[in-house]
Amino acid sequence: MESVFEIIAEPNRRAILSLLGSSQQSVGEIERQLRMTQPTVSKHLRVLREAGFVESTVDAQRRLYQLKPEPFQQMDAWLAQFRRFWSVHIDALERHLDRMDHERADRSNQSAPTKSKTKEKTTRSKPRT
Amino acid sequence: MESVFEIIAEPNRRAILSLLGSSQQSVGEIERQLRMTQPTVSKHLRVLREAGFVESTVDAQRRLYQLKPEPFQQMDAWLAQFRRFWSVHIDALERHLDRMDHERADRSNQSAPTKSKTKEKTTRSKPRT
DNA sequence: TTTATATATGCCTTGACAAGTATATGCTCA
DNA sequence: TGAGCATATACTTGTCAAGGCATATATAAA
Repeated sequence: MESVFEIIAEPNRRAILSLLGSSQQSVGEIERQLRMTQPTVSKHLRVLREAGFVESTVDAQRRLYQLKPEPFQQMDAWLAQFRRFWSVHIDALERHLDRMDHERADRSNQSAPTKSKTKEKTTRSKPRT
Repeated sequence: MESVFEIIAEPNRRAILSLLGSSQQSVGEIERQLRMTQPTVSKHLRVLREAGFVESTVDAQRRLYQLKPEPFQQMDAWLAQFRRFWSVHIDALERHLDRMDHERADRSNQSAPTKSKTKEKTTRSKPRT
């Protein structure tokens, strides 16, 4: 269980991640919303935490879990090598990017100075062989 | 073993996919390049085929395997819900788009997951704060 | 203190799956 | 036809991880 891919292979973990995607949650909240037993939730959270998918902050007796970006970036990077296979959807991707430009970037988490500028119209050459 | 995520959890399968990413290959070619036994390759290919990641065409006694896009799209779609967490990464994505437009000519990827190279260039509008 | 609440962890069982070995199927050519 | 190559499948075994249950730890409240 080292790779990010093995981590997200587990459906319950994906559910937890999706849940945390909307906002941070305590263990108990996850437990109730996903209807899993508390030890199960805690164990999955441990795996996710050790893999860098989430981090927790202490709030009295509770622990609030929230997402961390790095592993997602990793997955995206791996996926990138195959992107040319669904060129049809490049446009969708592009639309997504534009949307991100307009839509906010609510947390300026990472450092990395983003210099950017809207690109406007990709002209792609040929699909695939 | 139903979800695409479980399929790619296996390192050898990811290696096969990466290999097929460069061009279609026969079972024997995969076997030699990845140094796996023939039954192992065949079994993984069966899993990949049944999950829609690859398809095969017959060439005499050989079977040539090549990628199919749908499962990758699925993964990308799932990943999309988390994209706002690494807005920093937009540039890399954009670079990728540009690269696709230019068409590529490089290959040479191994079994190991690709590490994201953070070069810089690109121009795209900056996220507002 | 004691009790209640929230979360983590340890042990155990069970099931899934990957790989090895052997064998079957299928195609080509002499 | 048979021999040889290419690929698929069957069967077995070992490993590992997910979940259940019990319990430990930690904080809060009474």
